[in-house]
Amino acid sequence: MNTMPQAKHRILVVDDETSITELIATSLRFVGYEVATAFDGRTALLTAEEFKPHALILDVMMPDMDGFEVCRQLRNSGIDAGVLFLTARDTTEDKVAGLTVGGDDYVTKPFSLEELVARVRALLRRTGATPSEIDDEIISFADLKLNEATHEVHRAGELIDLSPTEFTLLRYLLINAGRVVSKSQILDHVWQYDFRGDAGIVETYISYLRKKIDIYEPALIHTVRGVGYRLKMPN
Amino acid sequence: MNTMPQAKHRILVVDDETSITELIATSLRFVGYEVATAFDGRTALLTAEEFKPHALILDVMMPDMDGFEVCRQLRNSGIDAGVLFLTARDTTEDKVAGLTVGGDDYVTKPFSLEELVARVRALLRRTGATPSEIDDEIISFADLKLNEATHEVHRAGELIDLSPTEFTLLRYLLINAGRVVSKSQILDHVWQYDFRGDAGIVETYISYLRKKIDIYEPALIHTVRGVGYRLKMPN
DNA sequence: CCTTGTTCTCAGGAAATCCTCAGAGTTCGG
DNA sequence: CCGAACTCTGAGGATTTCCTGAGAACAAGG
Repeated sequence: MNTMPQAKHRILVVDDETSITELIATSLRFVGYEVATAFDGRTALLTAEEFKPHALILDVMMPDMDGFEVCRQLRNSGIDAGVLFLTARDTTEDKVAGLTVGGDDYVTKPFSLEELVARVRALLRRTGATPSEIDDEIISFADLKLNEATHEVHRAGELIDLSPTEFTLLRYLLINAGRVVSKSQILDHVWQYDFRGDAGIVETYISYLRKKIDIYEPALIHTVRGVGYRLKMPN
Repeated sequence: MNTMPQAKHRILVVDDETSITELIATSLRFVGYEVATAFDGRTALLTAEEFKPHALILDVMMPDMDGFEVCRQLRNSGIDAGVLFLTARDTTEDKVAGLTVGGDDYVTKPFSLEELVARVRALLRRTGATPSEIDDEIISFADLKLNEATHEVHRAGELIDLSPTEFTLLRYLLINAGRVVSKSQILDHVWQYDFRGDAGIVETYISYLRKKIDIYEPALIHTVRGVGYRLKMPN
């Protein structure tokens, strides 16, 4: 992985479904964070006490205490880490409204890992917990620029309009620029974790992307037959 | 073998077909790993307890407990080794979903030993269990370079386009650079273990390779009549 | 409710790859 | 110098993989 030497931020993941905490935890560890997990509000508070996380990922729907309540108690204890809430798709708007005021954010389940990781990075950036300011919000490769903050993509100076999935896919390719990524890797990172289709859809989206960003010369998206895809400059 | 002094990593291989575990185990031992085997989930967990493997190879289809369950229980026991899953070609997509997120990976049966070993190496690299960081993802010999991450091959600075089989064959020759490898060895390592053709195909692929990499001077692929092939520099 | 954009499935066709086969070339022992 | 065994390589058909367009399903916003 080329995920640049990331500052060792500590993140506490709280959800009552262990399959979710596991998924998130391994994914975050993989990109270089230090992770602890908890499965309910009470243990979350206890763990936070000594783990001293820089950010939390909190499910809002938990048996003993909802995520907001956990958050409130945390803040009372003087812990002011940024929080990323996990909400069900049908959570009423007014519940999440007002969340983003303090730099906090929320992601609806089911989510894609790329999306989640990107949000965590953004959160750490906003809450000022990021020491190395080198990693800013623009990822670029050749004459291709992707801005995470504005969600804009430029190629050769031209603004390019991408759908959400196209954007996430491109970001994943950019993060792994040069390296070959397989279709299942792409599926696992870019698509929502509950997606139950075959990897053929990746081909379709690669095709969409090419029609938007590789109409310019030179083509940057290359297929490696039998293996996957990769971003690369011609020689 | 010249396979550079490989760190003595421990690998646990789990499959209910002993012919498979045997095949994999001998192959891994040959390249320098320490291997233990188990034929079902329960014994796998027990063995892992004291063998403390750096990586596991787990069949997903086993009588008592599927590979995912074994993996889950392992993680619960605090053992966080990387896992390489073995799946049948027709394993439903949703079963394999999510495997590649945590650095874990999977290969479909039937596989070629070269492919499997390459994946194990990559897995150990990713999960950070590799002490000597010197071994990166490039294997080279003379002016020939093969990059596993980008799947690129260069000779004399020129990029060379290889098909998957050609790539795997060249990698096998490179790993055994200097030493003679027989056609049946090549067949056993590079082709899928269920391949039922004769060794003549190796000649065909050697021919393909020569036309791509030995159009440069000096020729590196040498035939050792009656024995096999060997990569070598002229004297 | 309608429009628009997005997501996803599917299937035909194109292209790369795989493998077999056979004839030509090469080496070696006698 | 001959024949047998071994090797090389080209041709071509079978198979696999990939690309892309068309359209159904779905969601969001007016």
